[in-house]
Amino acid sequence: MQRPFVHPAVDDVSLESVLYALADPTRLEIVKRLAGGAACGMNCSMAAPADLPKSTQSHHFQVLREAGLIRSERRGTEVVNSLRCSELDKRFPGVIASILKASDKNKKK
Amino acid sequence: MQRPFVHPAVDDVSLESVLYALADPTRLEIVKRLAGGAACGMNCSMAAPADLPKSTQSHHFQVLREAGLIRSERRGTEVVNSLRCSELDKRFPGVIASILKASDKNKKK
DNA sequence: TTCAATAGTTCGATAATCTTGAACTACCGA
DNA sequence: TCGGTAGTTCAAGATTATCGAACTATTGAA
Repeated sequence: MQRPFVHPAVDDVSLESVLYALADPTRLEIVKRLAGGAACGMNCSMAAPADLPKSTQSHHFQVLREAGLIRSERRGTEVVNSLRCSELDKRFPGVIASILKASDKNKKK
Repeated sequence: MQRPFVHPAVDDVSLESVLYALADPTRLEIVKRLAGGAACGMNCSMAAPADLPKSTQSHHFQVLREAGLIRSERRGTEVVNSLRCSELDKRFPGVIASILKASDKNKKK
């Protein structure tokens, strides 16, 4: 048996850690994909930019998990990740939603 | 004459850079204070945590400026900083407002 | 005009953090 | 039990942050 994932309680999630997690282009992209579709594993074509090394992906998912943004569950050999949308929206109303909406028009720079 | 400040056009501001700038506790605090009161200089008691070294403060204001969050203007010997609220809200509707609101209930960690 | 004080910037070195290849663990199916 | 797949951990090199010290600009007074 593998070590289980640790998820912070929603009340222990800090705004800074959420913003920090979302400030990285790769992690923002992951969150956008998770928000669009259903939960999916790390290697799922929808989850993360494909050309990124596994260890880097693993690290980014860990940051997202520890920031309280995603929930990870083992399903056999893979890990299924899902966005903790509704919990987060209760704690920080509108924050995730407005960021996700804004991330669409974020073409320049 | 001192080198003038460079501010990005609002359309060149990226969501990542905004989130990155706000992910730091010191910078979030600065933005909160600027949002609360009027524009003020770096050494203004309202602007930044007082115990922080000048060079570090200067760095944080630079990050905020380059991220497009604040506008800085020289007034004689001091620099007056102000939040680019309305511009940013046009580009990323609700993002700054919801973050500022959320930052109040952000007690735990 | 000269001088001291104030406000902030720049530089450089140390400290902390991120990225990634390599090795490893866990689980599934044949 | 063996091979393949999915993901984690470790360690080292590359980035980035922090902060003291030296510097620049501006103001106000003598």
